[in-house]
Amino acid sequence: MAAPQNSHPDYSPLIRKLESIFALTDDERQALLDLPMQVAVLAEDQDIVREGDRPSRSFTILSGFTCTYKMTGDGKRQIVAFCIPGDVPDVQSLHLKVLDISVATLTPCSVGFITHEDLWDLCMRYPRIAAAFWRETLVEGAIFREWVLNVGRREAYPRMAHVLCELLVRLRAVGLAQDHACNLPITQGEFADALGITTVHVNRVLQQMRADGLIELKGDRLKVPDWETLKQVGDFDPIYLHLVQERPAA
Amino acid sequence: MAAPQNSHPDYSPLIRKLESIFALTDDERQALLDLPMQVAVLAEDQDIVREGDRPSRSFTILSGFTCTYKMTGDGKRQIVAFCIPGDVPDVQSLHLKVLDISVATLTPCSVGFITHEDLWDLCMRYPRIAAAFWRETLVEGAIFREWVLNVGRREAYPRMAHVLCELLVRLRAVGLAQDHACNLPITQGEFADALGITTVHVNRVLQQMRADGLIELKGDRLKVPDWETLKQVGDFDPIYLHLVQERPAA
DNA sequence: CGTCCAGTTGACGACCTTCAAATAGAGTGG
DNA sequence: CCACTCTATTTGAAGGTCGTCAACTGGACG
Repeated sequence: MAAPQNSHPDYSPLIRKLESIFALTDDERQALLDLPMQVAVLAEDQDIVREGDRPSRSFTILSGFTCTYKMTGDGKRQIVAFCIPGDVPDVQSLHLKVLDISVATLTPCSVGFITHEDLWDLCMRYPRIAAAFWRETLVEGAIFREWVLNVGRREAYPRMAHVLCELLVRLRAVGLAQDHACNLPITQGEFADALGITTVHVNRVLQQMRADGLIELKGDRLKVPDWETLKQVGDFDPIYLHLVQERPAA
Repeated sequence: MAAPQNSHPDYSPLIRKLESIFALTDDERQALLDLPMQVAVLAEDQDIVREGDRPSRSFTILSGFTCTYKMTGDGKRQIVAFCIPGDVPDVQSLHLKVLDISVATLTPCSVGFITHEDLWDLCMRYPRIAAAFWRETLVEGAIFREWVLNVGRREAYPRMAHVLCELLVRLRAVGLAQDHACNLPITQGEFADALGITTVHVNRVLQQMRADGLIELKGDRLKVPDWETLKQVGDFDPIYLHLVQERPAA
């Protein structure tokens, strides 16, 4: 399914993310642009890496949505993170040899693979970039913690509201949301796996949220008419996302 | 409540953990021993740091048990991790200025504070130690992921079994468990907050597990008469703990 | 115009919560 | 050594959130 390409890889999502953390020097930016990256275009619902793999490279999402998930022994799936352009869902494999998660595309995606060797070399030569990657994995950890809280201690309705808030804020941070609307190519079954509930219940919750005027969700399009209320219902405080200088919504 | 001390701080839990990752050089070990550390002895049920804090130092647990937790807006608590000697529950604060979690003692504890300045300096001078800390935060992230799966997709009974398995394996890795028994100073209310269920239900589950001969749990003492079955019931595979060269159980 | 998949709906049941109260165990003071 | 207190644990009954099962609808696509 992969269609490897090497012409003009577009580093902008990753570079944009790093620049939101600290101002890159010209040297650092050039080093990132010089980073050998193999671009692949993937269809939706494809595994990019699988639990148990021992990858020799990591990848960054250039466009499209992916999710990180795990399976129980009896075949139930839990999505533990939604990944969006600029993310590097398996940086961990740089230090941890065996993957404890799988990553799958939710939409057609273009991803850029970078060998651990090149990535390691980059980190050694540019400690500030290494620190930024480290920081990113820490933010990822903070999001996992919030998800444990969300799944463990919030009921389905606020739990869904919380995840919607998180997605909207994260998408806004990478320029993929306008005001309080965004494309959200996530099926109800995928929400179910992320929230730890069933598709049927996701459906009921979403309908209730529509009836309550909290969201307008049709096809891939999400609009949030009343952001403040959604935040409140979802008990959402974006601090855990550790966004540096988020642009205030219009 | 804190009784600061500076005589003979015992770095062994932290050093032992780092040595389980890679062999320290004499230089590296000495640098760790030279690290200024302020030791504090804390009573049980004390917050060490709190969500929203902007700490100027991190701490490592020298002895005792702590937990990392978060609260919902309506006051429900979720424990997102149990921390044991050798852990550094808030290394993240080295990169993320505002804490998104609180850390509390579960037992009387002795903890060692290290300023971010000293820690940062150590990381800059000894990149392998920096990498080891980074690695540790990645393992922490892997554990959070497993907890999302555990809370999201396993019922109370296997969920409890899974957490017990994790605790026993982690304690064994730092020498705090013999065979299949260990001290486990965790109340049922604390288990409830970790599993995302109620104290009442924890109690029922534990009794069922005792009746099924899976565990012997009395006071602070846990014995596991049938490790294989407990592992199987808890759907537990220790890969996500990324232990390097775990000592096989006797 | 048939197929396929996401979304939707209803009835029923299970897991777990809530509320309330009883019991046990550890530590304290008389 | 025996109350007394405080907390952790235990137990029972009733109810709610959510799961299961099964069927149906609707839009996209060829």
